[in-house]
Amino acid sequence: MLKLTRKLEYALIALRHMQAKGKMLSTTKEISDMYTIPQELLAKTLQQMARLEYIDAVQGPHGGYRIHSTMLEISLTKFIEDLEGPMGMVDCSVTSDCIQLNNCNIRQPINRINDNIRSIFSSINLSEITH
Amino acid sequence: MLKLTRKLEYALIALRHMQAKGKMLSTTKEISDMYTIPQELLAKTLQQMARLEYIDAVQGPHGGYRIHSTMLEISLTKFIEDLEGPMGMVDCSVTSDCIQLNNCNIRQPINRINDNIRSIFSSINLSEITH
DNA sequence: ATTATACCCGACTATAATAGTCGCATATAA
DNA sequence: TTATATGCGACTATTATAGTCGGGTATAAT
Repeated sequence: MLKLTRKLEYALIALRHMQAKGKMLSTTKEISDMYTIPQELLAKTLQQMARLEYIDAVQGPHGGYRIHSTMLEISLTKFIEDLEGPMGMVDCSVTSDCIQLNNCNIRQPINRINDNIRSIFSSINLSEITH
Repeated sequence: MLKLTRKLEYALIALRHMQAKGKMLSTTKEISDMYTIPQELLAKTLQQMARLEYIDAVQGPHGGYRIHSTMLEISLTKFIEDLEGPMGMVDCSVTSDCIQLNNCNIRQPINRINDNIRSIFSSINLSEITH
């Protein structure tokens, strides 16, 4: 309940690490060693972030990743949903193939809470985590 | 990410149903039929809520459950944690056997967000969902 | 050119959490 | 004494997350 996935944890740790290094490059190995993260898993996450243009990738020896400067102003909501897909406290706020729906008696109150949380996450900037 | 478990969903649906019925009794079957919830699963959840004294149980034929009046003022945080155990965005806010800990560079910012969410959930009253 | 390093990518397996089932027991009204 | 309802623990199934593996491509340095 309410827990970040490891992927998100690793992504945030990596971003913060890169943030601290400015324009310098960081390799997957460097980060996975430093924070004891399974290298292959971190690699996939970094690749995904590169595809999403949160970070820039430089290939070849002496290559690595660096944080993409303009990503700092992105909201936590967008970041989480970019990496993990839509979030919502209940599925009906995401899809709508629930057998309940009309019968459901908690949809409205839950959706109100959901909106509350979303607005918190939306007001938090990724840079507030990466510093 | 950020999703209620079915158990919590079922619990809230049941509570709201009982709330609407005031002092009248509701049976597991009645609720599971009405909202298409697996009966045995709902039964376990209702039993748990009875143990926790969110609801009163009346055994025997014509028995059932009714909402325990004083539970209305309980916070969503307490309710969720009573049913599902401690919540926290990261494990280190709950246990502390993380291989990182000292090395971890996102603990503080994440814990700040965590506190934010907790305080939202704490300010929401169970009665706001059950009406 | 060749080699070593580092990113790229999809498919696979393992693990853990959640969801759901089953069998049997107890309470009690009719 | 029977039917109905809760009480409870152990079991299985399903799904989501976590992690692994075996390939590939780009490129700097020798």
